[in-house]
Amino acid sequence: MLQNPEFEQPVYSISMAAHLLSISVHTIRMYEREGLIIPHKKESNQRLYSKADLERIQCIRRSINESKVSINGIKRIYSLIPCWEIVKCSDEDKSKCEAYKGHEQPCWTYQNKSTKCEDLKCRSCDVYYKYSQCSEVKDLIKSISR
Amino acid sequence: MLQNPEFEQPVYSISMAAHLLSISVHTIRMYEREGLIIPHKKESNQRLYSKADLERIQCIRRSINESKVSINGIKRIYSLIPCWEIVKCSDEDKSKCEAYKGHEQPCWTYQNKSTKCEDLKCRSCDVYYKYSQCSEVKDLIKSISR
DNA sequence: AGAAGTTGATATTTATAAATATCAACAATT
DNA sequence: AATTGTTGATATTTATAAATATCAACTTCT
Repeated sequence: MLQNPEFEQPVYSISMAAHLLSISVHTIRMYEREGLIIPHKKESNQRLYSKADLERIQCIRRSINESKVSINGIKRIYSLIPCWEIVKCSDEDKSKCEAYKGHEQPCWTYQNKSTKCEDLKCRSCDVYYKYSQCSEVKDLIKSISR
Repeated sequence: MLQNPEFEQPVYSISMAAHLLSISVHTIRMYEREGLIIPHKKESNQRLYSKADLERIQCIRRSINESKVSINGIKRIYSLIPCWEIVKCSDEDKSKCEAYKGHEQPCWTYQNKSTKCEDLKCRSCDVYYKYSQCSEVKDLIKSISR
């Protein structure tokens, strides 16, 4: 699934990421707690961020600070990504999937037990990785229509 | 397009609507200014609201006050409604349509010049009327996939 | 082994979105 | 003709989301 090894490489500590983005460590962790981002973690449980992660965080930041979309609004927009088309869910998968039924949380914030997602790591799933910006969500909806 | 004549009949003045909803007149007009609702207007330019309008406003109110989605977030969610499928736009319509290209405003807030929407009144269009709640937007995206 | 950085959890601050208020001009109702 | 309600535009208030700060326990690095 990964596109560009260097871009995707988790290399920055949380403090370095915060420094590069000119925000506080706490803010980054808040976005994670809210389910907007999924950081890579070392065996010791410490977070690591890639350049792609930094871009995603900046996009979230612009949505909040410039476009005035609240965090809960961003969550709802992410929840509209047609993940079932991207991962090719069967009708049975759909019927068991809380993410498919809901419209408040991004699919990657659910446990996804007993669906085909249960063994996938969301961080490298196209649903999370490729369609993270608001404009891209609409492009995706366009592409699946008909 | 109208479903239930009584439900759709614009009968309440803005002050009556505000009273029935336990909110201020100003709040209703703010939602209109933001492009979330389209009231019926008398020849004298005064607004009139139907029961359907009241339900729509209550839904917006729940999104803001309970779900903590900001007004700009609601606008972006509305902008994701696949209107081009509902009104059956041609490729040419799409290429001329600002609403199709954008992702920040509901389609009914655009002028829609020189598209097939230009002569439609958005207030009675299915895009505006039927898919006004957040959960319904996701249902609609589901229905157009494949 | 000690310094610097990280973790999660909770509390506090601040920036601002949402709601309300005010106004003079105009419309509707009795 | 007078009262009540509406309009649009602007200003003010208030409720709270987003960001920051604090803490003690735990990692990492030299």
